Amino acid sequence: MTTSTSTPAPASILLADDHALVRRGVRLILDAEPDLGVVAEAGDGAEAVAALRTTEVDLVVLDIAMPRMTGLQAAREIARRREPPKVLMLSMHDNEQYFFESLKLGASGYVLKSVADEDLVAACRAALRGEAFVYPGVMSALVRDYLDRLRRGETVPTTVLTEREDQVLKLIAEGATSKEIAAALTISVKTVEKHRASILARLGMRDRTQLTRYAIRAGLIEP
Amino acid sequence: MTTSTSTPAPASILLADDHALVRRGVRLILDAEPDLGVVAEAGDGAEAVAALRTTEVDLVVLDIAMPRMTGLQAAREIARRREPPKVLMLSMHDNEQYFFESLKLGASGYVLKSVADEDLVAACRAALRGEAFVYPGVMSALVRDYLDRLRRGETVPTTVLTEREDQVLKLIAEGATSKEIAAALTISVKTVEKHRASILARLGMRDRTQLTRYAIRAGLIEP
DNA sequence: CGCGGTATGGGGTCCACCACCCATATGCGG
DNA sequence: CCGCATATGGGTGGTGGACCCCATACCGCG
Repeated sequence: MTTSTSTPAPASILLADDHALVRRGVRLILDAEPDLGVVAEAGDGAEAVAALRTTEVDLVVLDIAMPRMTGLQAAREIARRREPPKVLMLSMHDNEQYFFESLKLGASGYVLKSVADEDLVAACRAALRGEAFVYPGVMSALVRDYLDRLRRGETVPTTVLTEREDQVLKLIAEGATSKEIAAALTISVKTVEKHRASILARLGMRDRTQLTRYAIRAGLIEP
Repeated sequence: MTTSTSTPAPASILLADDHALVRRGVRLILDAEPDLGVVAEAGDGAEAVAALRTTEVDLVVLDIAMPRMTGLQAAREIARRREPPKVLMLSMHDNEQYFFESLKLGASGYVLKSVADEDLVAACRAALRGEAFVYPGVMSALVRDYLDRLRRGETVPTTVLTEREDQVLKLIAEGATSKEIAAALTISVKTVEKHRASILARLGMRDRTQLTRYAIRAGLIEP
């Protein structure tokens, strides 16, 4: 039942955002394009990763700030797969640090939620073609430099925090005590305290309240 | 050019959200309903208030977290008008404090961005009819009590915090220790601790990290 | 005038936080 | 292979946070 004009199958998209309303809106925008189609949704990073085990998609659109598992953590997981789909990060903030993190984790694009819908569509298409799409608003000199280095194959330092430290930081900022964090990650309280000390030292901060503000600024958690 | 079946003019809606993508999605959802129509958009609270000076609308849908002027501040301004439109708050968080603030400021409804689109439509219609719509997820015993009191015309204290407590909260959230706060306000450390305890009790929170997040949400400090 | 709320200050207790010290295992790159 | 970073776990001790007790003083309201 194909029409005479050849219509290739639209690119399949997994959409992950913790707000159903946002998912609905983005889906309406993407489904309106003939070459794009949302085939699955996820409410957090863990759901997104789980969905990929049963559903093959061409592109994953990931919100960064999500409960349980952030978009960054999900991107890390997704990049470990044999044939990873393209990944487009969707962020509330034009925070340079998480932009770098996203690129390092293999994301193909990074767009802000403040963009117009045509830009989102363009970003999806660019990501599907394998091009790096960056919303102009975040294209600073730093970013250009970073992309140049990537092209030359140089290793880029911007590690900031390790994966484990990110997890601990998120829980600290959400108000969890060391004991609760230890239980959540099934490690000892001492190890949690060690991670916290490392984070504090690396970020040059003194206590949890500053870490909380940092995590919010970085978009790691919701205010 | 009216059709034979009488179609009353759809309710006019002003939509305020700082993310163009979210505005687009919500507009698609609302415009799909024959009795609802978005006639204006705003990217922050100040724009929303300004738009109301030139455009009469039946309902204003306000995101709470917006730059320059938050949805709460905008709701306060809107309520001061002679014939204020209905106001529906759109929030990322099921935070009771926000919810109470919204009701106190005259908002007719409060829905979370995690709701489905049908719920958003239902909330808009309820607000237009003058009914209080509350997304079930935030309907706690506290909320019921509050609404009951409002119905009886009782004055509700909800000032939340005293002036002194606000000062202390601000300093706590900025990362100051009790000793530093005591020095800044020229009072004793014990008094600072007493204030902190009062704030924690009144907001139902446990520690400083939660206070930090609250202060950021309330716009008391910058992230 | 008493009563409640606010602001002030002090006492003590318990525990979490934070800063040092230490160790072992793993994996990666020069 | 050797060092370095990461992740794990432990010990020790100081400080501050969180939660009790107590009191005094002021101010406004019924």
